[in-house]
Amino acid sequence: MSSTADSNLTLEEIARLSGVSRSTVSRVINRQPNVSNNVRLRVEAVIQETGYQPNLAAQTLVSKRSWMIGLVLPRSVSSFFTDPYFPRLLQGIAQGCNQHNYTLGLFLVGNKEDEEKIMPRVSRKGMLDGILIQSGQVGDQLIDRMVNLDLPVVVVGSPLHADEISFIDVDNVNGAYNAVSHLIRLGYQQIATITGLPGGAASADRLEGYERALTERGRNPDQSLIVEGDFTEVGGYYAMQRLLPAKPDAVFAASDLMAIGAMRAAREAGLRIPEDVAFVGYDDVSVARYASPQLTTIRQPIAQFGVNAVGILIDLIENGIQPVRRIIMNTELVIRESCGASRRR
Amino acid sequence: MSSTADSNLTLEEIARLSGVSRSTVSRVINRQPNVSNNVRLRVEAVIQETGYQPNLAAQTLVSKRSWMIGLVLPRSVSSFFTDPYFPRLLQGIAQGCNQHNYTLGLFLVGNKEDEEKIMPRVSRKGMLDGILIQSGQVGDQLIDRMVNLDLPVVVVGSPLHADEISFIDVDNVNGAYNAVSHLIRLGYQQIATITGLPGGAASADRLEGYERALTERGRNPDQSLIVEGDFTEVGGYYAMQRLLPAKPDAVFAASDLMAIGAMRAAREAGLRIPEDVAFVGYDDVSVARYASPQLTTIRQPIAQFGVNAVGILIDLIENGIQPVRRIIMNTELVIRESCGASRRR
DNA sequence: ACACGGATTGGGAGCGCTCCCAATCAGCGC
DNA sequence: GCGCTGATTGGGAGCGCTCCCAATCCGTGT
Repeated sequence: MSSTADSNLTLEEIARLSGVSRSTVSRVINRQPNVSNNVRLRVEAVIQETGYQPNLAAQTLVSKRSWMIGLVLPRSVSSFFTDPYFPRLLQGIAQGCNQHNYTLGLFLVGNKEDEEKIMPRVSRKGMLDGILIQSGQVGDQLIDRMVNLDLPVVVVGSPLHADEISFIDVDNVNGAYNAVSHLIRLGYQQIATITGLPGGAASADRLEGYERALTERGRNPDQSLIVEGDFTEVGGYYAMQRLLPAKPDAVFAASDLMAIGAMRAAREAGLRIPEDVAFVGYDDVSVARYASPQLTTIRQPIAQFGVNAVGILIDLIENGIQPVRRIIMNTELVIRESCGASRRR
Repeated sequence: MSSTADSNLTLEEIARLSGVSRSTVSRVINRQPNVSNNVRLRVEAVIQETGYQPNLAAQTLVSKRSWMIGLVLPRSVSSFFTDPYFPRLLQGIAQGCNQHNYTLGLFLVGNKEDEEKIMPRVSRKGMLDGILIQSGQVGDQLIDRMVNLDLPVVVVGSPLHADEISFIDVDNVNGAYNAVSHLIRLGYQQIATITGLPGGAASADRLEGYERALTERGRNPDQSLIVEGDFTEVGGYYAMQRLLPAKPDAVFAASDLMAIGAMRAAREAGLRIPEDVAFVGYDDVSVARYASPQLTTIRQPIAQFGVNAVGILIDLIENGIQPVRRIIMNTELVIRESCGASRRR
């Protein structure tokens, strides 16, 4: 019958109401041992009745723990507004926070000034217990600045710089490798790729996977079959137009959105999919399943990725300094229509 | 030359270093008057040198202000993962927070258990100064629970229930009215609509705008021309399939994503756009411009919407109790290709 | 009945800050 | 030169909690 969180309850007040001392109430709340059973029950009843919750600021002040972690999205993560990847990631991270009873602070860096406003806020004592930072582009100094903050940090996606940082990533090289290998197995000869925004770890890794799959089969990656995209639908569209003269019979795009844009360009050029040109995407965002033809793609466990990122960070926070953690999650090839597998089998 | 935020600086320490008292340093930091100029400069120099920042928890404990606001996304906001609206909104909100030097806490409610975990976290004393909550579906009790928390609350989107709540919304009725009026002016006769997820304020308002535009011109909204969607691309696709038998010559979809899905269905049915059937969407998310044909739509100032929402909330926080604030922002008709305006003119 | 040990309990100190009030200072007019 | 005023400055108290240590309690063995 918790009456709606009454005015100014304090530990002392609860102690008075249950006829014990401040210390004892504190012990009950923090589930410490050495409290006799009937005292514990009495105090818990009062807490229940009053709807008392300890003041967070007071707890943080003395314990030096805020039970809050920050998610930093650097300015160079420009695809935040277009890529369905981020909402999913956010979901996973929020879920992880809920599981562990932490609060999530969101630090979205829009421009250089934001960066200067956010840094002091993030580093403020009594604010955060740890930081999750999304890996950005080469040249973005933000990760390095965050790492020097003497707070636990986990990078989401491969860090491009320092080696001493914990991170979690999906196996981009292997994912791309599997996508391209699949196309090779299906007999395609002119396999092109549309890369992600250059300068990002994911882009580089997926390109590497593409190249490795080809060279391992004794093929030489042909530069005219490699064009730059930017992870967006439009980027994929224009990239495909540039690719058309090279007459690829299959395209591996480093994101689903780009694959969809590329398919649009191909269709406009009068090509049939997958008969004239096959496509494989990357991410398995929801539109992949509803594209026409349905998009063959590499599924990333994005939400789980977020949950795990939080898990690692909290482990770092609660169990102190330990070896740098590096977690690589696996991907999965999802075969649908756009690669032409059903026809070629 | 701020050496990287040294170990355990406190007010007292800064006072010692600059040869004044704790109180004086506090005055300098909080820009209070009655500090002589040279003392102020001396203290500021020390702060600069040491990179001192006041402990947030300590400030919060005594001042009862955390400079943090929470954004709550109720469980019933299921389109969070598919609708590009949310990243933009988040951007605006984050920007507003940066402007005012507030921190943004994100509370993403995934399921019923999340709700129970989040409520106590949000209501915790010493945690938040105010709450921004996204309007959800009819029957979602979360807004009411938040409002009873004796924290300032601003609802983003119309609240479906109580009248005593401040909110900010875009003028959905008028936006839809303008979209449909535009189609009427172009001479279309069978104007259909695909609604948003039923039970949401935005869905209801846009439907109202549709109906009002028709009735004002003496037309009777025909129930067979009104089908339910769910704000998603796929939802629009299926809705259009159900609409096809009624042979609409124009369709107003309550979101761009649904419009795009609906166009896909129309194309698959062999219809030309806009010759056989015209489309108008809602939102003006980035894909609208890149759809083919380019989508005529109602532009919502989403990011600005977020900025304003934060502005109102902080005004409420800092300037105490004042009349309930109700802000309605205007929309703008963006004419592109899918409505056939250029052909019909 | 009494000493003894461990289990419980209470209260003081202190986390780092703001606020209040009293103390000190400077500048002015006479 | 002295009192007066207003501008500066310093220090105590206290925000609500945790942690530590000392005090008290209880059950046991003898």
